[in-house]
Amino acid sequence: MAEPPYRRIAAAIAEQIRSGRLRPGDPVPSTRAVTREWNVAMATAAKALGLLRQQGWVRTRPGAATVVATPPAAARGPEAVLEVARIVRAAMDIADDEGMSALSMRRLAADLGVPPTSLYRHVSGREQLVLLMIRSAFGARPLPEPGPDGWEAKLRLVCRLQWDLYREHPWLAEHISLTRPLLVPEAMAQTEWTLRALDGLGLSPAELTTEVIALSAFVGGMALLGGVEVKAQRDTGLTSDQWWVTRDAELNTVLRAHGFSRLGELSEEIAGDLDAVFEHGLERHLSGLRQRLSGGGCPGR
Amino acid sequence: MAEPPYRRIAAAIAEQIRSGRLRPGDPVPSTRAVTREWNVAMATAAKALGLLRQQGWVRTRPGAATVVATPPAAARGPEAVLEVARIVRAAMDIADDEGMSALSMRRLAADLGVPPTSLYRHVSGREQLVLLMIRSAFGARPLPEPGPDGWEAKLRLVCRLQWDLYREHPWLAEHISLTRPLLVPEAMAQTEWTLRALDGLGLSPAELTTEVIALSAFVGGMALLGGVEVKAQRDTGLTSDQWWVTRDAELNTVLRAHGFSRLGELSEEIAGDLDAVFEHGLERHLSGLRQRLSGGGCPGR
DNA sequence: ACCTGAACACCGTTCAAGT
DNA sequence: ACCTGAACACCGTTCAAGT
Repeated sequence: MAEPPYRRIAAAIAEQIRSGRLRPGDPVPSTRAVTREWNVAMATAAKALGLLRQQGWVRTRPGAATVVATPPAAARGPEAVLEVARIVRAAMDIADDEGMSALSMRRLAADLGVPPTSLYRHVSGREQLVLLMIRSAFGARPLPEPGPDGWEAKLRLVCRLQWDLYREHPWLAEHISLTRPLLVPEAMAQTEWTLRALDGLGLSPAELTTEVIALSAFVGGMALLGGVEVKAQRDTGLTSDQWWVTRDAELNTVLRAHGFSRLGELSEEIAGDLDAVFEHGLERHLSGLRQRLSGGGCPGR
Repeated sequence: MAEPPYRRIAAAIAEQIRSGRLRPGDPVPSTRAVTREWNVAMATAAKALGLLRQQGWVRTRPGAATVVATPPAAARGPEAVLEVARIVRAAMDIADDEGMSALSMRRLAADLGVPPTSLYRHVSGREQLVLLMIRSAFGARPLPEPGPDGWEAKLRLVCRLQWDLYREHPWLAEHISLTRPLLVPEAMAQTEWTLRALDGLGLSPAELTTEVIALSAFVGGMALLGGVEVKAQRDTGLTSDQWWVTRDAELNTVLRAHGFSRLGELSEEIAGDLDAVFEHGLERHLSGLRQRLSGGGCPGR
């Protein structure tokens, strides 16, 4: 946890290379630049760059700036990168189809036709694997630049994209909470995009924070509800129609047993169509924000 | 899944007894009443009541109405009920303190000082145990009758109660999605209460459904976000202060590495105070609903 | 009748022994 | 140097053998 500063700096630069923000041949920050940018001593900066060279991320040429090494060296062999991508893809296939509980390291290895122990050469353990799955899910759908005009269209776009993502990967909503958000830069990138969408509207940092958190809580909560049905249907192994029929019968039993009369009057259609509820809730949030921006001359509070 | 009707009816009545809605000595529905209420044949009704007698829930007295048996018989010995309650309480203690992943049947048995296999005498398996934990959590905080005046006060009350519940049991939000909502009558009771709060406001079933789902998605989503921090702090084993310091350092590293300038400006205070965000989002939902009820004379949409 | 030890079929992960 | 078989310390759950 308490990583020394030089390691943190090296890791940050390595991440820039990995993510493609720094490409082979590009100059990496000089020791002087690092001292300025990270507010550290010269020795720390030198140590950080030394570590990067040692790890093969950068190449030092005498009398010239240190540059990013060519891919093979940087990636420790291209097939290694391919391997981990293959592993993550296979893991996501299992989780998407059969649920996260079906995803064991041994099962995954079997699917890939390798001994279980081989996985640990590419991935540090199950936890990191899940993290990579989450990153891959969020990374698969980059947001457009500059995106549609107006903050409303932008917010609608990013929320719907996340909603899609959650529906595509029913495990995502519950497992995002297993990781610290910091570890998922791909998800942070979406938050950053959202914040940019709200630039220049005169919201204070506190207001911005509140709005963004509340909105993402709504999207995540809807995804949580959506996950229940997917899993229930999968576990019972029934077709959607069969499932709704037996569900109906059970529902009536429970409602009668407890005297829940109001629940019985709920609209099954709407409850089954979470997409519609999602859209409605999204518009509710947007119109709330719109009002706030327009000075909020509405009745109540 | 496809339980025969007589079993469903018996289970429903047994549940009424277990929940206290039918008390010892109370008459249970006659076979005739059952045929009417459940719309089944006489034979089915008789079979259901026969099963209840066989299971010790009810006592038949010659020439008198069938009544609920006295507790010892109904509960299969009072210490049996106590046992399962003790098991569930011990399980919740583990999950609350150390997280759901620390809760294994073997660990739980060890805490209780019994062999692991003994647990299976009181609980059908881990899945049912978790279900009982969820039911117990929701059941522990009954809503007041008739509750405060006005739908807004009522909605505020039930949402805050659930928010409290989720904060008290960090595992609750993620695991509620593991179960089908039908299996948690205690949670349904809260939804029923919420629906009663919105009685007579002229909302259509579809509108009601949408409002209630969207609101509970928000509460659940907030809980999901809240769970991250609890777990992150627990896993690192740091005090809250230490955690925020190292978190800050890591945050800056990630933000710099990816160039997330907007995220850096977010208000840490607000992000750390989810309660405030919760209150704000709740009011946002309530004012949206208020507007809708008043005919919605506001700008936009 | 009630309880539970031993066993089964799984896990995630490590590490020394292989190539 | 790279790979992996065997092993370890766990799981949840079953069931026959005990009392």
